[in-house]
Amino acid sequence: MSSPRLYLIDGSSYIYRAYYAIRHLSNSRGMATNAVYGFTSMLLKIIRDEQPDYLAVVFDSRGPTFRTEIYPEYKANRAAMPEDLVPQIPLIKRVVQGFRLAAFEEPGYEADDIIATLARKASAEGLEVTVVTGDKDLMQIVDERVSLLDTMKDKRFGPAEVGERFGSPDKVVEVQALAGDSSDNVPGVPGIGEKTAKLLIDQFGDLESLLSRLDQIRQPKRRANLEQFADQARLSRRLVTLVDDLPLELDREVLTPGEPDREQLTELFRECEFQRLLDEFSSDPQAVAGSYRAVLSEADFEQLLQRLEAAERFCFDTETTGLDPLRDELVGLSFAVEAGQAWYLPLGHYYLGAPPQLDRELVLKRLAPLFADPEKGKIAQNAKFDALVLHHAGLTLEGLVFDPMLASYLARPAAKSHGMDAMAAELLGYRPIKFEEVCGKGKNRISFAEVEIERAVTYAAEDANITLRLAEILAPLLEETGQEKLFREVELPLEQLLTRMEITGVRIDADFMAGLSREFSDKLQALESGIHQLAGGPFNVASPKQLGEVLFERLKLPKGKKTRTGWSTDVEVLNKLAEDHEIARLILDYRSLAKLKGTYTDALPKLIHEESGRIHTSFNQAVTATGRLSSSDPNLQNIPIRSEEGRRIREGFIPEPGCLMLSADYSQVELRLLAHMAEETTLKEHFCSGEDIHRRTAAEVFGVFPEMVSDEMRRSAKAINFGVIYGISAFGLAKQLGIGRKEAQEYIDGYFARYPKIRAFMDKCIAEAKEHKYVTTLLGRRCAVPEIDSKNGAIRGYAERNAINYPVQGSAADLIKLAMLRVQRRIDAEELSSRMVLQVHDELVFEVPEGELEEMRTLVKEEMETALELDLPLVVDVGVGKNWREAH
DNA sequence: TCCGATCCGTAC
DNA sequence: GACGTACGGATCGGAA
Repeated sequence: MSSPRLYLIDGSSYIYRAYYAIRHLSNSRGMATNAVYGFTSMLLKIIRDEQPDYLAVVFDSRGPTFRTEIYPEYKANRAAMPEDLVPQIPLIKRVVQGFRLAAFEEPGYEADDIIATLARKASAEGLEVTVVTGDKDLMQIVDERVSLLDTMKDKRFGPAEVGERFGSPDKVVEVQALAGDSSDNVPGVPGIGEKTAKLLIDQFGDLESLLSRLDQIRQPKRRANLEQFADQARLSRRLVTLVDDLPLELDREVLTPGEPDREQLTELFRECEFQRLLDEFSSDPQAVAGSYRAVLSEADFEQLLQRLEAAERFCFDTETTGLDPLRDELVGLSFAVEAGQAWYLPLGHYYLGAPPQLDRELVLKRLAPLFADPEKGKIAQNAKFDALVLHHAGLTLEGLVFDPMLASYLARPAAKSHGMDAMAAELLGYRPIKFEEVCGKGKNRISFAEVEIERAVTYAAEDANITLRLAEILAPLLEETGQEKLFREVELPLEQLLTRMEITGVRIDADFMAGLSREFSDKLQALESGIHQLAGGPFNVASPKQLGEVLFERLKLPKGKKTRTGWSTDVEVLNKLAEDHEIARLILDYRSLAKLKGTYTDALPKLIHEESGRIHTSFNQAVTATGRLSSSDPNLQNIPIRSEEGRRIREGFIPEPGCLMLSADYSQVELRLLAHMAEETTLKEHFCSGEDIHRRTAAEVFGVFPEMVSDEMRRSAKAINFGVIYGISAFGLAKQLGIGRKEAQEYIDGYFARYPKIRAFMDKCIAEAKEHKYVTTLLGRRCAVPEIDSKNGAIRGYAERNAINYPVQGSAADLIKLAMLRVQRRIDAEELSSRMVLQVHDELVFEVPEGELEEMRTLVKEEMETALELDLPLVVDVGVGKNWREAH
């Protein structure tokens, strides 16, 4: 039988190795976790691969050691521990604790001394010792029973391997005494490296013998050095010699790995958001799960109603036949009042052998007053979806008090997803049943209505339960991050307003769109045949690949920039080619018309709702990095306006008969916010005076009177003004303006000379990002900038530009959200029937009955302009017309 | 047949 | 590589 095996892990050495091996890893709050993760993985690998009988992790102690006492320069060349590693050390110690492993640390000594002591004792007791380290200093303790293991290089060092390098393990210190160790700042003897040292020790046996027989050294220079630095060599020997007689017990019970403390590990891994590790070591998945029951009988339903009526608030979730809440049908509802208990109320399951379900109309009628009661708090994940489903089922949702998705969006801006599954994994360490596991995927996908009720309960009731638990975890996070007010006063009410807007939708003139499509179609055909003719044969113009082949191979036109897979055919390249080549001009026209037709005039009419006759976009409130909304299905925030052809599409956005479209947009909102936030007096004054801001900027940058500013100068100034908001570079500006980089740099320098506070503001933003890994907006919203410390210059540059852009763009998002709420409140208070239909970042669009026009004009302008009080005026331009184009 | 990657282009 | 934020259509190639 082989001897029991003891593994001694050089914790300190592995912490550094883990830190550098895994460069980027942090949790959603921006806390660095790379070393923790790397260390844990390494630890688990050793435990699994080696299955030690005994194990200990050994750490360096903080503060001075006896070595620094005898030689203050010892390790003095070491750089300080990286800033983001420092806070990971206590976490790593918690990992060791959590796995119930022995840990050693000894004031005044290094990990190596402890290892040497333990190894010697263990070896004496007949244990087989493996020292897990990447450090060669430990080679001196190798013997027949003690070896080193470098898991990262997967290399083991026994007496043979050490002998090869140093002669034998007991010669290691002799060699190092002469050669020194640059990484520990051990001096050794000048002019003698490891090779020479080994030769000398081979010859003389040890340091003292060598020093006593220096006359036998032939090389005068070497002899002189050895004479002169003899004491330094002796000192070096003391420094590298490990202490192996510390007063430590070798207690086999302590060294036996225990059962992991799952609770402690769960807490730790949750904090670090290590999903894989959580899955493996979380304390008890059952603790998250709960008892779920189906509501199938009258009695069950009455009981549920009683609980809901008695509760101050409840959590609910809807199940439907699909993801289109205004078209798909309600299949069931789940509820949770307290964590760990949930009900599923099936209403529309439809499969062979389905049990009778409660009468849908009756049930909904009983539930309606609860959902509509603003005093009865409701919690729901992505509540807008459920509110729309309820609306479609004839119910109104009021009294929304919490939405984990929105809370997470604010409190954990760095999180990859604010979806329920991801949050459950990261915040609860729990993996809920996936929708796919219930309904299948691909062609096997069935509707939720076809899912057996028994199975549906486990999925649906779980969702309500998890949502409630997430709310409990996220609510304090909102407080901690100072965003509770933003959540309660802005995001949550906004979600209800967005629900209203989505329900309202916007009217589209389908015939008009069809007419445009026809017109575009004809032009496209003509363009296509022209292009084919010039190309000398047919090909798919819409295929960048084929187009590239035609332009650059068949026609041998000059190539521009590259894409990852070939030569670019984008608008910039084509514009250049268009100077000399008709085909490029045709392609440009083709491209823009194909875009308009495919993306807008063909696509939009298809999305008209059968009943309302309108388009109901989806406003997403938790996707952007800055707090802006986004719009999808369809995206109504990128309807063309810049080109004449494109603008015509807006003529198809029309009001109901008797109404007009009213559009109100903030003028220069981001630049104004920048001036305010940077407290840039000059820029603020320019806005206060009400003059043309780009003209004024041009006057400043080019040093002329405003009336002397040429169109060219104004155009440049405009580009700079925009560039500043985006974190400009000379390269970018040069490209934008088609000028030299040097000239662009001069413009930028001129700009910052005239507006010095802007520069200071940018620096402040980057500093804030570096300190917190996020930046903040006027309302205290946090925007994550996780890669601000990246070692990769390009990535870091990107993060720095974000750090500048986010506060400005995010504050603009804050502002218009406030404005939306204020305007809607006024509309409601004045009992107007005007309806807010669209938000496009700095613009609000309303459908206004003719009789309310004048009131709305002033109301909207007033509320928008006073939504925030800044050091400079906010200006809103209001337009009205019989379609969106005219209103603009 | 579906899905994802790629390229391109629309908005603010 | 190089000026921020989104969404989506068409193509294309690989997987089911």
